[in-house]
Amino acid sequence: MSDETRLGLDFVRQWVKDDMETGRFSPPVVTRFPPEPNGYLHIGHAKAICLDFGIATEWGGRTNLRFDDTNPVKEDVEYVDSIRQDIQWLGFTWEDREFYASDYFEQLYEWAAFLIKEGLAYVDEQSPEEISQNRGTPTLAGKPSPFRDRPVDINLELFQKMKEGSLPDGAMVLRAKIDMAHPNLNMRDPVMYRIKHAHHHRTGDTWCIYPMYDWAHGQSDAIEGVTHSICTLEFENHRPLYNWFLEQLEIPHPPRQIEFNRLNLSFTMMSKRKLLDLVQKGLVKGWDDPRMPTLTGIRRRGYPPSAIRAFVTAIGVSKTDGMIELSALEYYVREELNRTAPRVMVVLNPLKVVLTNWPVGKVESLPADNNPEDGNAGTRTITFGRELYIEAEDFLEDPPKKFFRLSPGKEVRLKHGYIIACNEVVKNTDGSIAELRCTYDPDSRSGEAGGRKVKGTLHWVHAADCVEAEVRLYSTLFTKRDMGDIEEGKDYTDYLNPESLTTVRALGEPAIRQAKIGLGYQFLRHGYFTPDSEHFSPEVPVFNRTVTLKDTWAKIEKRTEN
RNA sequence: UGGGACGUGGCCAAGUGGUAAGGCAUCGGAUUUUGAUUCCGACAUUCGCAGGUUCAAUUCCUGCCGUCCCAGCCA
Repeated sequence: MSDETRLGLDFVRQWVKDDMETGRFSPPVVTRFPPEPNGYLHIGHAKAICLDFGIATEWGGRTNLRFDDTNPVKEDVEYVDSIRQDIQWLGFTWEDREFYASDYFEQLYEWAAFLIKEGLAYVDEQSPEEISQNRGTPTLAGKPSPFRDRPVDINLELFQKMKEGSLPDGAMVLRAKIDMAHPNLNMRDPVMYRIKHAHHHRTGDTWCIYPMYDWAHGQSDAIEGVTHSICTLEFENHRPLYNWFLEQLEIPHPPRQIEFNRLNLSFTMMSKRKLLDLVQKGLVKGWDDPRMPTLTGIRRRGYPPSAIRAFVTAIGVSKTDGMIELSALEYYVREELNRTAPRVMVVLNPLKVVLTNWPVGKVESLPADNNPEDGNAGTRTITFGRELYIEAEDFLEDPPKKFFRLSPGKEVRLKHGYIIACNEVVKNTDGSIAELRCTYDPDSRSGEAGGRKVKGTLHWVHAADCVEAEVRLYSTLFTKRDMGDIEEGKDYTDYLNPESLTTVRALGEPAIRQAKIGLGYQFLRHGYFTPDSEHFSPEVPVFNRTVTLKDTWAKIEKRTEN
């Protein structure tokens, strides 16, 4: 192979390529995405999904969806439904290849019996505590179980008995007979089966013994003809065991496990356990809370799947355990939405403006382009009149230098409308600003040839027809950049951001009533927003802020403060 | 004091013996009826550190340092 073809491939893709070129495997390339149905998928899983499905597609191969349902006490159908939906939303399909580790329980059982007959597995009657105790430590070899060397026929008999159901949970386990002094703890006679009298969401009460991950995973891969079993770094220590089982069973073209770095994102955490905890403690409103890193949360937040895919491609794959800045994700979300999101004007914090030289009762229609980035997006009509609302932050009585928004005696353009000048500030008795009295320049209508230029352009809404909307503004759920590095004595809830959600009553142009769930809209000069999938209606528009626009002015302001 | 893996700019990440791609971020500047977008430009004499081999090392060798993972009948 030439050097050029090597360039740019991440190491996983490179290894797959090498395997196919050296003939370690013959086509097709088969991968699998193996979620445990015990929680919702998050953006870290999106990286794995893009890799698993992406690589197979690149080789004209296929990817199986296989639920790793070997622990009935933690798993539930609620999760399998959400997982299916999330993968599809991300844009991938497994066609009819939806499998379950539990589909293979019978085969696994037979293979286990085979290993017993080969003298490679035994039934252990030690208590869980004893097993743990006798496993040793990283620096101390383990002690062999007193049951380690019992005869094959007794093992077979006991294993049968484990399966039959007369034994209580924990009474005995089946263990692989490898090496109690192995430096890799996973090789110290790992447990293959445990007794659990639990109802399984698929196999019901057929089984009371369930295979452990290590015993089920590689064999399931083998059964499905998987060539490349791609998983995250923490399974590196399991690879010797993965290979050991395959070898003892003499699987002809054993699948190859490849481990890559999982995604860590700043200001968020991916621990399924903690995500569950957030939901159960009511610290967020559910798995689909727009602040959650779950795919369902992100979807409700308005992140387009194409942006997630672009992001995953951009961050790459390696074996370095690092952390990606949130800003990188947000960049790809903005990039997609900038191209596709219709523009609309919404004032989040209204300040009334009266145009004193505009005739009372006169209303003028103005054309407004829907998306300057998209020539096919067309225009809509908005209305303009005597009373308007602008953003309160766009007016300052005593402006700093380079503030090219509105202030007394200054003028700005109202987007798609006219240039106005501020003449008078009307105040309430408490000194706060009640409204602005301004004049408009009749010769400055938007688009008119020879129009004057002013430095600032503001968004606004017409008081006569604007509609009220609830807008939910989100920021990071946590205040700490590295949520994997929590101080002694603290726990992740100590870093919850009290300002992760603020809700405002906003005023928008009438078009926001027609917003479609699942689509993104740019609220001019604010950011990208999407109708809330649960609460939005044309009568009561509710929007979630997906991401803000980049805000250079805010940056400058912040800099001068410090 | 064991084993496995990883250390390239603030964050990712190519490159793996011939003199440091790219993206995000940051900082300038141009354009702009979104302080957005777009566009130009700047941003590692250096690849965890120290030695060694070589005409030449981020790439090879040795030693050291740092980080992550492993002692579930979880996955």
